[in-house]
Amino acid sequence: MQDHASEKDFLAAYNIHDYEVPLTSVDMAIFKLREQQLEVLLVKRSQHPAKDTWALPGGFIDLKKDNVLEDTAHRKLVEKTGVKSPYLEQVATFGGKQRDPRGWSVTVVYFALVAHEEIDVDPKGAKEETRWVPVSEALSDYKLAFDHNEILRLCRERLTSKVQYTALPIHLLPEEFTLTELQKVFEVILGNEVEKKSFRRRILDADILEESGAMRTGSNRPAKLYRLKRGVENHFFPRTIEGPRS
Amino acid sequence: MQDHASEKDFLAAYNIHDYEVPLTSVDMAIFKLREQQLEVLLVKRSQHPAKDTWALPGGFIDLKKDNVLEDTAHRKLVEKTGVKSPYLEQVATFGGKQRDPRGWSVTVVYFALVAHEEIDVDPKGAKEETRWVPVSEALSDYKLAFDHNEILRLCRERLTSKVQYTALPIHLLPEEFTLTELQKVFEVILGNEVEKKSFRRRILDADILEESGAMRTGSNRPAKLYRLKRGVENHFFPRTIEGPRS
DNA sequence: AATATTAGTGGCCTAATGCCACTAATATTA
DNA sequence: TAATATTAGTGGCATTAGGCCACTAATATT
Repeated sequence: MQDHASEKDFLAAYNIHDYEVPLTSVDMAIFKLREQQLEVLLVKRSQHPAKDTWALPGGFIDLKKDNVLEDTAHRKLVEKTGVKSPYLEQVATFGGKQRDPRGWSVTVVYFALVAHEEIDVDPKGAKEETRWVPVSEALSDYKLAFDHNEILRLCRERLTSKVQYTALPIHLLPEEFTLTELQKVFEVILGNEVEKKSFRRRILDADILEESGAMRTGSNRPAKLYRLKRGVENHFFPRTIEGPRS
Repeated sequence: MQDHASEKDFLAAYNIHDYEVPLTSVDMAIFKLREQQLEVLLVKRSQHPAKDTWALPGGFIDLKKDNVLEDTAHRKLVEKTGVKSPYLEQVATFGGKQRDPRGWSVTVVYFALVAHEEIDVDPKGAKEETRWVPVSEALSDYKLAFDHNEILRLCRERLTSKVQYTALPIHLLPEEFTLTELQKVFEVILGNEVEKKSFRRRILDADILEESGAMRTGSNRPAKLYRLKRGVENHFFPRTIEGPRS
């Protein structure tokens, strides 16, 4: 390409295919909680490369439909789960010469938290075989496509790390939940027990929940139901959860 | 493209230019400290688009030279500053239809911390006009190219946020430094004063520094010089710095 | 020798959390 | 109907990292 006098001329003559560019995609770890286990959604690849192997859901940016990167992630998420208002967070971007046999590739990684109860078991966009797998199992027993094991490991790490000082796990529960239910979620992700009183104080003092008014009943004392206060997306605590002192 | 029997066939027939892909690049905020101010490196663009306007340094991935994304960032950093062992951290990835007039574009953003003393004022790779600008000034007085104001704002935010609970600012100092010097760096980035005793306890108890043996002398009591312990890249404190209680 | 200046410490206060035993409310069971 | 089991929820003291501030220490300068 030669020099151009104005930006207008430059853009008119510009053709992206004159340059070597990497292949850029979006991948995501979609987490949910089921029976006291953290599970992640895997997809069996129906196309080459890595055909027939399990992978994290993802795909290419649709240059027409997607206005910003997050749209791509959101689109994929809805395709796979049908969840309308997920928690979505960008984790990191992986890029390199070796990670995809097609050549230099870049993938922007998101993680999503969805409530088990809000998942559409057969969403519209479902074309490939999918499967929910406990995260530890996905990491130890599955040889995922490309560098997806590494990517998943980082997503899990980011999640556990943020659980130490934020109220993220709320997004793994349906709109209304009891404090004990929330505590259980923290315990599952952290992998250790949490002291009841400390936990309740921590959450309640943060002033991010409101009572829904209803109660959860069972074969014992009923529990208050809470929901996230309007406008509270996420909360950062001044200290990390400390766990048992022993 | 049609169906292929094997991955080998698939790859042989694969051509990235059959698809519409975004333009992918790397941009970075390189921070240093000078005269009690946090400064960022800006580059005057010598090429279209946005020719002659100030921007964060960055560029395209060199599919031949760069093996992974971080290589691109590292290459750019050395080109601009000549610093050999910077602190480099991926911040986020921006992507969208509108941010670059050439079309859908993605940029992976890094921030780097370098010691003022270790900067090569005229590094080999220097081709464009560059300038160190106080960050607040860059954000308020400069209309940077593309969405670089927004990017810089996020980098600054990430930096200040991490200073609350990590020992990051160490990387803005040369190898040996006094505790008071380090405290000053924290104060500059946080924008408020830090209590001396609390600060020293926090840093020293973290067990990440070792005495170099030497002292910094001046017209008053000499101060011990410290350096980062080998193998300590970064440290996370269990609590955030609290600042004045008033 | 006195003074100014910055380095570094002792010791008490505060706040968020850990810990654990207690009370409360419900369904179930005898 | 009363006792029991079970889970919800609280009271209150201990612990720990950090805030606060006054003190001592070591040097160059006056």
